[in-house]
Amino acid sequence: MRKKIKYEDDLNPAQVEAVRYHGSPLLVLAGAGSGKTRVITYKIAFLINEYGYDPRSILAVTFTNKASNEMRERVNALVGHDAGCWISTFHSTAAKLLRIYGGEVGVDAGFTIIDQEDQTALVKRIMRTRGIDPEERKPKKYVSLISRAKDSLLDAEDSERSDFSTDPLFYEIYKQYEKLLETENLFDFGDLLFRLVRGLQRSNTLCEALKRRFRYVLVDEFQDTNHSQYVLVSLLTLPDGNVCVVGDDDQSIYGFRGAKVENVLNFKKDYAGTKIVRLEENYRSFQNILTASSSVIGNNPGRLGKTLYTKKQEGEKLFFYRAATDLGEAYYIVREIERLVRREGYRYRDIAIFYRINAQSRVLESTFTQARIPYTIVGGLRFYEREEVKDILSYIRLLLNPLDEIALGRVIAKPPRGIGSRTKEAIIEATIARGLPYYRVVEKNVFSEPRASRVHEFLDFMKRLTSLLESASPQKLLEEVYRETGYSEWLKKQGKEEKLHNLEELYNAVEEFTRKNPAGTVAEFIEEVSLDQGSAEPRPGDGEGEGRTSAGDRVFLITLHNAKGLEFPVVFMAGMEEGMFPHFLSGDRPEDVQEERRLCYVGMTRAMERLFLTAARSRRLYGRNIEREVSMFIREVPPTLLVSAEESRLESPRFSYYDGETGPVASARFGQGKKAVTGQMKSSRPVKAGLSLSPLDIKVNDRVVHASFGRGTVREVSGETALIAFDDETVMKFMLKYTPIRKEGDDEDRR
DNA sequence: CCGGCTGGATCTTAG
DNA sequence: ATCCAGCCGG
Repeated sequence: MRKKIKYEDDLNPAQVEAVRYHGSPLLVLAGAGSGKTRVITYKIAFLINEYGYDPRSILAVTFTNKASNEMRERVNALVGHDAGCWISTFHSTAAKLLRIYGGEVGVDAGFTIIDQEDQTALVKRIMRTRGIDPEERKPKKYVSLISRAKDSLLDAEDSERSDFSTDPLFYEIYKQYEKLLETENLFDFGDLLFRLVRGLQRSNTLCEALKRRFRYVLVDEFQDTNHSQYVLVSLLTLPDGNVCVVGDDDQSIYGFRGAKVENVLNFKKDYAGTKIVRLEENYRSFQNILTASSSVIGNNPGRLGKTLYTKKQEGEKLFFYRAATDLGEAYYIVREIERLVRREGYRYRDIAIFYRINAQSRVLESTFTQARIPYTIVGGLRFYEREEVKDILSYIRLLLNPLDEIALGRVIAKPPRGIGSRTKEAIIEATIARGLPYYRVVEKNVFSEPRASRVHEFLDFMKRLTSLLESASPQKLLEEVYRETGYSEWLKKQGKEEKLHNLEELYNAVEEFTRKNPAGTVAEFIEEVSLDQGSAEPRPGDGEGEGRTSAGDRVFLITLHNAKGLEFPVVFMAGMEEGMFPHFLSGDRPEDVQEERRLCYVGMTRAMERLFLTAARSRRLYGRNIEREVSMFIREVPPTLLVSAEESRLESPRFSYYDGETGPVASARFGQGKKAVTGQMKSSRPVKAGLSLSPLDIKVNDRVVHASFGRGTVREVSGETALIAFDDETVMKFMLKYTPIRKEGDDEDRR
């Protein structure tokens, strides 16, 4: 059964050291692309195979379900069978432990997990009932403050004592919020960790029991842990110190949700005898990309500091393109993608476009659709956050927990059933005031007709559904919810095909769940989806599947945050503008800018072979055109590693590659036969950009050839720059010094 | 009670 | 551009 693993062959010396090390706490500082996941998985295998750990006594925590699934698969593949380690996210680890042991520390294991939208609804209600104007004081702000307080292990009283906020209203709202959650047995995300940690702090018995259960703990992405997560790990691993944390202070990008880079720095203070191993060989990126990203991150002070190196080739320079508008930026990306795919042998799926905010995907999506470039959006609006899906889940939540006033408020008048806001409020208020299930409240509330019969109709079908909870399969229950509540019918009547389709998807998800857990209950299904907010399904982005591309061959559109942990041969980072990135709302304190810079670093280090940075001089945002300067991060890339071009302000780009009917149409640029323009095939060394031009002899009206843009005519020359009109009517201004351009007819100019 | 309309404000990242 | 709250006619 045991598989022989050749640690020395599969790993470099630093990795081997990290894998073998045992005996004191271990901190692995793993640079980008240095084989971090590999180390963790091999280490788990090593603990089992060489140190004789019972796999079930190993706890490995990650931040995303995706990461933990991947880790589990890789561990199981390594050891050759389902090892049975506890590999999970922080949040589901906490939830599972609370369900099992909650009783010992006064937690009712039947709690329902609420998300941010629910939290906001609750805070809004609190503000409304207290007559606080939701205009001046933003509910979202309070939700965020409450979450941060919980991350810091502060309840309402604690936070008041410690002057957590300067806003006295915050404490009132927090207290009220807590009271509501308590009576309704609702847990927000922060509660999962908060309540578990509190429980462990209060019950030494439980703490000891868990320590016996988990003999070795590993934490991935340690730089993203918040205070409560750090304390949880401490409680489980101090003073024995059977712990390995892996992280990279340069990739800490979740400060806004409470992550503290300092946890990495504090680790060796809190854990006596900590061994530190640095993984500094990067296996991902070409030299130029690595150098450029190191240079950018080098502007952050107070880093632990790693010196990444690679044995890979230099690769091409980074390319920076500043378009006149966001649309021009999208066109440019399309042109480059087409070129990379047709001429450099890349596939669509080798290419990813990163952006800072989700709103940026719009213009990219529509441009890609026009250009018939197949794409997939990673992340975005999550499946379980969609209105109709959440409505249905709320019905089920309410069946499971009749005190769940948030779910009640969501569904009681949806679809419309003659219950208006007054009736709705009356029921909810009474539910809250008395802490009774909604149906009991209604019994005691005498409504006059016709309200009474409407309400009773609601109660009747809810009662029927409740009776199915025990007896029916999850699928059956779901079907009945669709039917009894009239939800499907309502959608159908309105012709909401998309939403109906999503309900089908939900049904499939339940089926899938029961297939995997034959004895699974609806409650367990709800728990699973609450914790795995799952990603959006891939949206079809190609021109209605003409079969041009295989299903999986699509470019990826991803936010920078979602890009963490991924890698792509070709990366475009769009929106490299001041205000956009660094984003103006992220704040302008130095530490805010530093976090944005780390985000930039994360993005750049995802690229393996080619990295394009793009910006728009003017961008349409919220119906306004905003002019923006080039991002400071662009200036932080060594100029010698960056080829820059700027779209002319004078002429807007014309999009000439497609006729919209028959698919791609050869453009002037691409119509010159293979290898016409440059020798830049994949993996061959690029034209030495800086050398190919003697800045010199370029005059107005000269015919020139550009490595990427093809042939064109020089329109203007001024000092270091030249304005060139390409044959496809793109007009761009170049810094001659950095531009891979030469005169037409010069050597190597094949036809 | 419902749904459509208007006008005003928005305005990040995410488990 | 899009979302949401509040208003109004059916």
